[in-house]
Amino acid sequence: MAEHFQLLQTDTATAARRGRLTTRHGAVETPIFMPVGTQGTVKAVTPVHLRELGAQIILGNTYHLSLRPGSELVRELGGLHRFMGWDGPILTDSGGFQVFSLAKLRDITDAGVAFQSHLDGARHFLGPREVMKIQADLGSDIAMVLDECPPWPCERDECARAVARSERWAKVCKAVAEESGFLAGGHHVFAIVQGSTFDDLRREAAQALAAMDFPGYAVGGVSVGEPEDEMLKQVGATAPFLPADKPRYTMGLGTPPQLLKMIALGVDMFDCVLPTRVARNGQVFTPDGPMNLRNEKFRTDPRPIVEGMDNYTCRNFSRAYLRHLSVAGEMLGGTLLTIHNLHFFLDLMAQARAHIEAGDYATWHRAWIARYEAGE
RNA sequence: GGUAGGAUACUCAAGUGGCCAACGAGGGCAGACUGUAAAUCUGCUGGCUUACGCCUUCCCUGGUUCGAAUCCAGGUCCUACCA
Repeated sequence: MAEHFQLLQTDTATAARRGRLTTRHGAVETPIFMPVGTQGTVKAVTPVHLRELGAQIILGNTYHLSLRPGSELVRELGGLHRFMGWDGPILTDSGGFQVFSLAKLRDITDAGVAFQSHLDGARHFLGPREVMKIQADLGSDIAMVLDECPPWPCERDECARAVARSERWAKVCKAVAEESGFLAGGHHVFAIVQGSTFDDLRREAAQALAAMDFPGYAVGGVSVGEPEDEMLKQVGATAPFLPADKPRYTMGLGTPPQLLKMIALGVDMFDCVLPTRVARNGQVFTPDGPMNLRNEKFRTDPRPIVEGMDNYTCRNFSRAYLRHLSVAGEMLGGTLLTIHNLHFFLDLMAQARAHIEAGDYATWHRAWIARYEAGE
């Protein structure tokens, strides 16, 4: 078993796992949800909030931070942890997905991706070496390899090319991380499995990357517009071929029921902008489904978002007040709703961990999803 | 008292003979958001309707016209200036 990842328990009725991932900035209990902090901040909340919420690890982004303020500046100021005042683990995305989502601006070759900045149109280049250098500058605890994320839907030929290119890039990223001492210094590098809807391509990619012995593995190419069934099918077609003794991470997902379903498929780590983004737009999560706090029906509602939920927002504020803040466009609304939503996701993971330990994850997660989907 | 200007939907505000149930903005209501170019975006917002459509509207009354928010007459109210 890998030194940095302990499998504490494996569920018998599902493929769910209870694990512990060790990083340079502390241990992460899995399954875990990672709040997204693209530009060196989890939008609307402070590191103090994140600590109180029990956030164990957050994301940063190579693409955004390299364009602004620049990874060398971050390095000069002590690395991303010091720069943003967060001393817990940070996983950095490589920019592969951003390049995909900025499709009109890119030019992909085997060497890397030439693209124009969305900020000022300036031309930039990101290849596997550049991506690893930037993530080293940032001081990332978990760096992601550069990958090519094909769109959905995608032709098989195009997908196969992206898979092959992603494998070549992964190999270079790994080599750079070894040569530079990045891995030896306790930083991790995770590979990313592509393959879109083609199960055999995903299996082959997973096996090829597994042979390269990365510290962790991600399922990429999901949450790119495909329906939920397709997304779960792809995760299910990938996870079994990833090394059992390494952490598994599905990138960019998902909703609360999706998270529980993917845990059952054997996934350990998740990240998603959903809870933070929708919070700023007035939506909050509850055990009985999501609700839009801006709706008129909450205008005089004196209750907290979720009765008895132990976070700053639910302990102190009524739905009526939170609705007022959100409708009025007050910044505090985004902050308080973000606190609640992140707590909701992090607490859900804590419950999942407890139920995997208790051995009743299968029945518990089905009941949880049934209630959530039934609504109020 | 005189002169000039003005009264349009919840608010502000376009429209000066038919393409007007009436531009636009705000407000209101609802929806979307999944490795964050998002404190963003979309739809609806006179009534009945899924909609075609029908009905009632642009201060009031009357008139001109095939046709009026738009033209004419009178009235009511508001604003500015002069007495």
